[in-house]
Amino acid sequence: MELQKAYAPVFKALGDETRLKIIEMLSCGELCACDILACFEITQPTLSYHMKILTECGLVTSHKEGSWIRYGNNKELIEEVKKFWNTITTEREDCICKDQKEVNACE
Amino acid sequence: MELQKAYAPVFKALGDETRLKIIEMLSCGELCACDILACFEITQPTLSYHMKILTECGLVTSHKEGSWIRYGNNKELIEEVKKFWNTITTEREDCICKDQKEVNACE
DNA sequence: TCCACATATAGACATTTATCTATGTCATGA
DNA sequence: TCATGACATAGATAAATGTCTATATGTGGA
Repeated sequence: MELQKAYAPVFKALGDETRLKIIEMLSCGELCACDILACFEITQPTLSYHMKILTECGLVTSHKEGSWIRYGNNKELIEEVKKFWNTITTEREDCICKDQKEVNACE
Repeated sequence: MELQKAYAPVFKALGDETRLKIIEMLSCGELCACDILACFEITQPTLSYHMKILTECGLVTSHKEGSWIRYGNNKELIEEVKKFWNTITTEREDCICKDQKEVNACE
């Protein structure tokens, strides 16, 4: 399972100002790369690199539409991130810290 | 303002499995470094490095208590992260994408 | 068929990250 | 006062990151 291991790449993808802005832009609906590019002062390959990171971690989906590629947010994962953040920031009986306190057998 | 710029370092700090686990452990209450260290297979200086990243981005607080340092989660920032995530993943009238669509004057 | 456009890939490069070992600092207790 | 324990800092290093330029790929239209 190891939820932390699964979500670390998602948070890592979000750890960049440009990518946070892209997620915000896509909240209003799908956009193609050229629409997104127009909002930043980066080159097209650099944007392509950022889109790859966002799609590979699952936060953003893409599908071809003619010669354009439409990007959109993955609302399921966005919701899961919310739940995960709630989970790890709330005191729980099965928190990994309990292992350590009792039998020193964490991780 | 530039909220994305302000929050990027917070998400970057969370983009690491070890640090996600530390946040989870601290959800149950304050711990000193040695308690945390016992849960991981890393050296003490490596943990110190991770704690520095977590405290510098504001997610974790620390205060001395004798020769120990007690670390705890910053619940205000944790709540703000939640709100920020909600904000950027919800369609809004003042989304940065609107600028682009109308006057191509975004950031 | 050929050109223009949208996007991806390759390669280079400077910077940052995560980890270690060795050592420093500071508080506590004998 | 001196040793010990808790934590931080310094320095080294391999790997990852973010950016660029140059080039490739694929689609649509004249």
